[in-house]
Amino acid sequence: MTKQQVLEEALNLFAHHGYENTSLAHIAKAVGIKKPSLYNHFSNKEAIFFEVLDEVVKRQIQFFEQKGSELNQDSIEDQLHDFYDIYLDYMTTSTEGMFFKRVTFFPPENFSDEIKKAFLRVEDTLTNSLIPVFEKGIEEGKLRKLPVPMLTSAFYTLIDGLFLEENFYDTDILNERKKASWEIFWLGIRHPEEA
Amino acid sequence: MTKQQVLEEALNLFAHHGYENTSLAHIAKAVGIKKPSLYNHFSNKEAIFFEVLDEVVKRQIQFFEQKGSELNQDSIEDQLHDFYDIYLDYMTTSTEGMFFKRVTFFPPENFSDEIKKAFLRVEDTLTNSLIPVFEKGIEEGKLRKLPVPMLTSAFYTLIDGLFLEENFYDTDILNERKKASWEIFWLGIRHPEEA
DNA sequence: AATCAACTAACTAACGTTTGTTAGTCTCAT
DNA sequence: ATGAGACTAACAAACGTTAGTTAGTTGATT
Repeated sequence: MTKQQVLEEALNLFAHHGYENTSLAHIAKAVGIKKPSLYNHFSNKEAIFFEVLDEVVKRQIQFFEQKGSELNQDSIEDQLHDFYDIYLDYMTTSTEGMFFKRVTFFPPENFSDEIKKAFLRVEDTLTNSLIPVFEKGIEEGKLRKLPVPMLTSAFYTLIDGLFLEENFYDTDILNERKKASWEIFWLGIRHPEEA
Repeated sequence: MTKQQVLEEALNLFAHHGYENTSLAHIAKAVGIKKPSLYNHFSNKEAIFFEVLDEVVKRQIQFFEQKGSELNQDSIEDQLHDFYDIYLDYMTTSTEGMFFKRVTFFPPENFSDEIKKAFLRVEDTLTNSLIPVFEKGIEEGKLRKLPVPMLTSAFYTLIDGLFLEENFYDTDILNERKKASWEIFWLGIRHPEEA
């Protein structure tokens, strides 16, 4: 039980302050125990981090798999836009998203390899949800006949950009950016005959 | 002279390891002096940081102003694409760019306000170089008649996305992303009659 | 039912290191 | 001879970590 609390609080603190700025004292205080007691559950600070990372990857994958399967049979545009919204919202508002952002942007020196692996694992799940949507869109003549990897690539870059911008801009400007990027992206990928 | 060296080495270290992971001992060692000697030139660590930040902002602004004025009279597409390339290259390869990335993504707790100001100052310069290009493109009928703020917004988001992705992907994948994003962006903004 | 051993999970105290910072001193140009 | 800029020495605070102790629970043995 305590162990789960530690993981939860550590996730929170890592997400908001980063790994190196989160001390064991902080974590212990958040849980309500003393610093050395952490060693009853984890062998060291790194171990806490990796368990948190693992947990976050699991949650993210589960989240995206669920959302991917929930995509209803609306128009391609709606499906993509929903995905865009959901993904962005999750990444910018959830603790897991913030943690992910922190550790993928600037991995704690040393374990950047493990983190890259984790990142790519999550991205894979996402791609698998995305590919069929694009493929169907092209088949149905709703989208330009562009290579699917090109579409997913551009889609990610869009999202990554907004993901980053969420750092500097307040909600108003961010929403404007979100809208602008989406509109131009959509103009770029939709089949020109369809209008 | 020593002071300039300190600023240069601090810039380097802050760019590669971040503010909190860079100790005064590191900086002193890089310069070739002892830690307390730093206090002959700066009142404390924060002061070093802010002088570095100031210097970086100056350099970035100068760089973009120059590049903006150098844009030749090629086609709109080439002008924009050049900008895209130059900006990305600068942000991903120069020490100043890396520093900027570090401090804007995750500002050292406390002085995030100052950093935001710096970021917006640089962005302003960039926007001023960009607006006339888009305006001319629309006038000449090369681009869709979209609101210019929408174009700049989307353009930034694109670049920000790639800027971020430079963290995880090796050159090959990154170049693929770069290409994909640009192509779809261009399809989105170019005037459909022109082809 | 009572006893004892083993385990869990908390604690206090202290470790050695690193952090940013200050005080005081020496040296060398101006 | 004055001051700038280097130095050594030392500081308190915070870091991750270890050692040793104690209380509470569980299971098996008598």
